[in-house]
Amino acid sequence: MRSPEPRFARTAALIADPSRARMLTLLLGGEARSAGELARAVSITPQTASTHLTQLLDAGLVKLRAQGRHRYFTLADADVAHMLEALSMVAERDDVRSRWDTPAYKPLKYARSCYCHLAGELGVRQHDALLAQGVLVQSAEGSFALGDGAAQWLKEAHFDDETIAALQRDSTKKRFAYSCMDWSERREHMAGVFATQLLAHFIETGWLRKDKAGRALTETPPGARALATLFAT
Amino acid sequence: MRSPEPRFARTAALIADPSRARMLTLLLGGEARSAGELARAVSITPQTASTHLTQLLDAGLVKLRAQGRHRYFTLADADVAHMLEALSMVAERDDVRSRWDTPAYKPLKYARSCYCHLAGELGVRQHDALLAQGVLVQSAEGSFALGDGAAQWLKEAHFDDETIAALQRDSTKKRFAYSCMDWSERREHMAGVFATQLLAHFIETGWLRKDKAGRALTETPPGARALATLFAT
DNA sequence: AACTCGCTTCGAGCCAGCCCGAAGCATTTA
DNA sequence: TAAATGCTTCGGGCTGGCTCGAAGCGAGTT
Repeated sequence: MRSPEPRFARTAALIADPSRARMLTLLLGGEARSAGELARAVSITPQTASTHLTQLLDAGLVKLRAQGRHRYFTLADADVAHMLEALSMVAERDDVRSRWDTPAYKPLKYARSCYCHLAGELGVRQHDALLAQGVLVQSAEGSFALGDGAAQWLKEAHFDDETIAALQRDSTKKRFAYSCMDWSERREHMAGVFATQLLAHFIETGWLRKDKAGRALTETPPGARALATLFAT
Repeated sequence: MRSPEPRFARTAALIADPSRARMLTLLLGGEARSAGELARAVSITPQTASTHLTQLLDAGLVKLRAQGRHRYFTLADADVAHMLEALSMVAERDDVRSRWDTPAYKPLKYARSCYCHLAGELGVRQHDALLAQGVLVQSAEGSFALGDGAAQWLKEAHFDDETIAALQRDSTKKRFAYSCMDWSERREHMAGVFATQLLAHFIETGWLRKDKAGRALTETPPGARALATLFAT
């Protein structure tokens, strides 16, 4: 008769602790952080941070890459990022307008990295442009593959031929590109390995710059020019 | 320097408690439940349930409708439902296959109500069919509006003319229909007021039946026949 | 009015789990 | 080899918050 305890309660408990929540927020930027770095960032001792990180690891919320005597952590995958964004959406919606329009939130609303793809206003514009220009076309099972306009667009985005070819090959794979809800915009933006590659590329070419210690992204002047045409609808 | 405690930590804490989590799971079915009913369902005393429910209410996770000496609770809105599904997605993915193929989960995987629209395998089929048959067409900003095939399809689904006309009018509104990720299928299904109306209609006509005290939906024999053609791709 | 029913508020008990000091292990540097 | 650095494990203190008994309150019932 009595319903069993839902699994997600355990997951929620992991996120509920302020220290762990702050760590996860940092990791939402997409970059790997060492255990000590995380400990310092949230003002707790290394040993406390260590216990937190083992818990997150056991639950599969973060991934670990050991390197020498350092241990680098990242979010496990995009599902975790989406979960955190969904939580934020509910947590901060009381006064969505007032909150998101706060100066401090402005950059986040405009462009941010969600795990490792582009979100925010710019993310929505990217999503719409990719579809409008035929770079991506809906494939049968709800995800997207590269379309006729892809090669041309990627060339304009300064991708080299080799990378373009590689992308074309991967284009049919399962999680290549799919759209998901953007919580600040209440619109869809693009996720998947393709979106991840795009963001990495935009940062590499210096068109977007990562806010240190934050998730916010800013356009550089050349980036603003380049993206204006690339994201045209 | 020290980052502030993320808002979502507080929200996660609300979900982290087993009793509250069980209540929320019950409410995920979409139906209103009284305070006492919820207390009994999760095996706690009414006074404990009361404190939990005030907390959920204050945080805006549930809505309240007082009626006589009863107090009926429902989930606040679809955002809350999506948050819970996103949490479940992460919480249960370790062994998605083995878990979902358990006899107990089978019905849930096939069809369930997510807040108040259709999810699960049947939800995905509905999503695909609505698009394939031109009942819905993607509108500019990532949501969907009724298309050319709509009137015909709705008539076949035994909607009366008045309701069809009303739907046509609402079709342009913001949250009329949009797709969102189904966590058991990892595919998209349809949400929004249109999807909500569809599910309500299917239950009303006796094509789908709600599992009592659960979120699972089962097809009645006439329902199976009707939906087979309606959801054909 | 008196009684029942559904729910809430108050007070106190209790426990899970966060936290840090101390100690230990592995890797890198001197 | 010895010392420093990054991280983990162990042990014990402490507290937030879940829980229930008792009592109270308003709405319906007799």
